[in-house]
Amino acid sequence: MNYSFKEIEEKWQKLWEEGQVFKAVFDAAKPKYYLLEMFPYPSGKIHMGHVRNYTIGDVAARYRMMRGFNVLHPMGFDAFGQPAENAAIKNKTKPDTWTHQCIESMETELKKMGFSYDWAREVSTCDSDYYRWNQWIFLKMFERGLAYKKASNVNWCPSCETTLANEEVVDGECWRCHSKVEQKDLEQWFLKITEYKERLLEDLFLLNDWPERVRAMQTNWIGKSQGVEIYFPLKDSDKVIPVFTTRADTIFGATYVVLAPEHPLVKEIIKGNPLEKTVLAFIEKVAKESKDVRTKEDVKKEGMFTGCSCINPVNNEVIPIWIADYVLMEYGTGAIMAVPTHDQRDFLFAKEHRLPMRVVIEPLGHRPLTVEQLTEAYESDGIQVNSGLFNGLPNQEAKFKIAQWMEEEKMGSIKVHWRLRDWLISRQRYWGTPIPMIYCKKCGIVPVPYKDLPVELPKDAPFTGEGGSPLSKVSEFVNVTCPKCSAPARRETDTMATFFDSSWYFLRFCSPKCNEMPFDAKEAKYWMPVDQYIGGIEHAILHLLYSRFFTKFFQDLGLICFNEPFKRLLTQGMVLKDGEVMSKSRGNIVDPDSMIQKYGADTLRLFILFAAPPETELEWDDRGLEGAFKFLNRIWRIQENLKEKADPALTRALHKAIKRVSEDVESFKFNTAIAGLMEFVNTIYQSGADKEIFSKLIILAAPFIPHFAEELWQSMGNKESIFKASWPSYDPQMLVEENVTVAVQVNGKVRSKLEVPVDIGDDALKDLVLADEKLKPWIEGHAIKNFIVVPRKIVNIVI
RNA sequence: GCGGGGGUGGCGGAAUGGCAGACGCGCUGGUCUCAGAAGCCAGUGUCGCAAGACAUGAGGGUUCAACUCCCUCCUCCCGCACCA
Repeated sequence: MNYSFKEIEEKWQKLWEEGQVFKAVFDAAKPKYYLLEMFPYPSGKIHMGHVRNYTIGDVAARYRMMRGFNVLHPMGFDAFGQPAENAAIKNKTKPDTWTHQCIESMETELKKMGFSYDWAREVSTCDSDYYRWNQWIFLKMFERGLAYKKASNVNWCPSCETTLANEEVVDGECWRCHSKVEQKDLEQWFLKITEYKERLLEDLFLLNDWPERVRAMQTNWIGKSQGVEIYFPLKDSDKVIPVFTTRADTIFGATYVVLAPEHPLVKEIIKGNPLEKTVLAFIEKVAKESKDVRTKEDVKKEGMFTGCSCINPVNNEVIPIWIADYVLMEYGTGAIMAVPTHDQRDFLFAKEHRLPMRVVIEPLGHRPLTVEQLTEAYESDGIQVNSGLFNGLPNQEAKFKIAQWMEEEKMGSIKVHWRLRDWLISRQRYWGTPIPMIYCKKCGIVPVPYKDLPVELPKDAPFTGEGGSPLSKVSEFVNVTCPKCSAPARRETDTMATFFDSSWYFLRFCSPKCNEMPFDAKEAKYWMPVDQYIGGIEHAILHLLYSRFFTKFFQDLGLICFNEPFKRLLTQGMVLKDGEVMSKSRGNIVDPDSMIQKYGADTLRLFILFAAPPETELEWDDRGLEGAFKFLNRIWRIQENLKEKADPALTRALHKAIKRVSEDVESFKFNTAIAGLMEFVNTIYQSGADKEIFSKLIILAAPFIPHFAEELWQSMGNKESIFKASWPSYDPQMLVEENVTVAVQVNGKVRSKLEVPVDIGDDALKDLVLADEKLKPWIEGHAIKNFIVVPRKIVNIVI
């Protein structure tokens, strides 16, 4: 007979809720533990990824609870965003209605998994109680010059009909819908994340408990590179072309300069020159090419001579100025010095267009190196040649010396270049936080006064699916009076990117009902930072970088006194089916709800925790799920046959299990923790357990299979929840065995095993080993060269 | 190209430099049963009747002893990238 999971799970979910077992209450006297999983977008249904993420978190939360911590384990919904608008257009409902329905059904599903959330702290970012603080934060940023409006060339998704942040463009495609991203010139709101670039980079070193991968990705994204900005004076003009390079050591080999076609200087310098028309035609042609085409590796690089020249400041050589499609305006200064001998791109381009070359670095083992010998650019280290004062120096040393020299001689200046750009947050969409700004003909851009917050999102905007923000069609929303001069004015109709919402929700959870501020400083001081954050790798840059930025901003406002929001980060692996990510389009989705129906939430949890370590990918396996179910029934049967007094030998096994499970749970090795539980169950299964041993067993199992454990706990006569019980500790004395098995090796190969007292002396052990019949054939007639004893483990005889 | 992480039975996966393959799935045999399912017991890396030999991507090295440390290489996954 299988245990009746359905009944048990429903019963405990109800009792936990009624008893407020997981309510988190501020208590400065108690050590806190803030466990957070990335909150979901309310799509309406949870998927296996959610189940895995939240189960991992739930185990850690329940374990800490039993360890006596005051645990904060909240849940909420990242509820603004485009799917709600799409659904609204399709189903002719309101985004608001659709979203709230989804939240409700998702809550129900999450509750069926038995997660230990403090539901009283639930927040939804689409509630004005929440998003008014987005507006508050935005205004604070505006006051400090960190939110600003700027006209620029921005990413535009034609299908989502909105602008996108750089972080939201992946391989030239919209991260959400995979449409090709276009470029548009628009005036948009930006957040000055670049103001924090140094701190965002430096503080990554503090995050020792983050996965190396995530730190590396953020480092890459911020993209700090040291170099020199070199000034190339134009011939016959007092203008200069600034060029950024990280390879100052190659400057003597710069034989031409290339500008990006859209570089503002180009039109200036070609004015009136015979090539003007052809150059303009080329610029126009390149302008039509997408960045994607221009930067494709296998496409031939196009370019042409501008008819103008400039001077290489280090040797006063007159060198030609070209323009080419592979030079991008976005990077550096939009101009490069070309060193064909030591840069492969320049090499190919120079060959193609028959441009001059000069070797300035020679490999140690191949000197001299001539241009004729080169079949490709020499990009490795070597010794400087043809480099004036710097001849004979190793190039790495020369790199610094040349940079310094150029700075002294005012030929350039040492500069740091950053890849990180400011964060574009305007979205031409409806379902988001209104940007609290007003445009007045007389006063210009006027922030909405704090007392007028929130700027409520009108619930009944017209939804046609046609382009343009629906908000601009709601005249009561758009038409306002200027807060400064009371003249008629217009509201901003763009909304904020939803990543704004999720950049500080972890702080809101500390005091979700706070009315005066985004969060209560005292509560935040107690609960924050998040001790353990868990979520998918897809947020390695976006959400995690933005949240770090916001945290530093709050620190600058004096609202908090820490600089990083998430102390530890765990990125859980994906759930696969047949080696592929579960997805609707592949049709390989396993619905969590149907698995709960069939086996119960505890079995689902157990399987998902046991099948792989949390960080690695997990291959879904129906039979594995059944195995987990079998294990639960096995424990159930032990309980049905409890004895008065169990074999005393089992106590040692119990203490070993306590040690193993505790250590493994502590370090998030849930798969081996469960393996340890299974081993223990196998040990006690035959001879039977008594009450003492069995209660310890179910306490150890409780974080993984909470309903099951709680039911058995209660059936043994306990009145309080098992999660109020304290986690057992082990007695190191109990782990010491009387006898141990020592493997005996001859020349590193196991030839025998001996059961010996644990505290046997080396000499006594040696005597025993030499008397062992099994070893005779191996050692007889050989001289023993060495006799190595590793106490309690191994003996190795070297002959 | 740069950065991060992998490669261990039929499968998921274990192993502070110390008995490779824990635990689970699957499989084989047995037991129970009128029969089946469930349960229970035993076995299960490869080759070999056995003794034993060989096995952690490949090849070297260090060591009494290497999945683990060092070197060379192959390969897979992820991120970034004509980044100047």
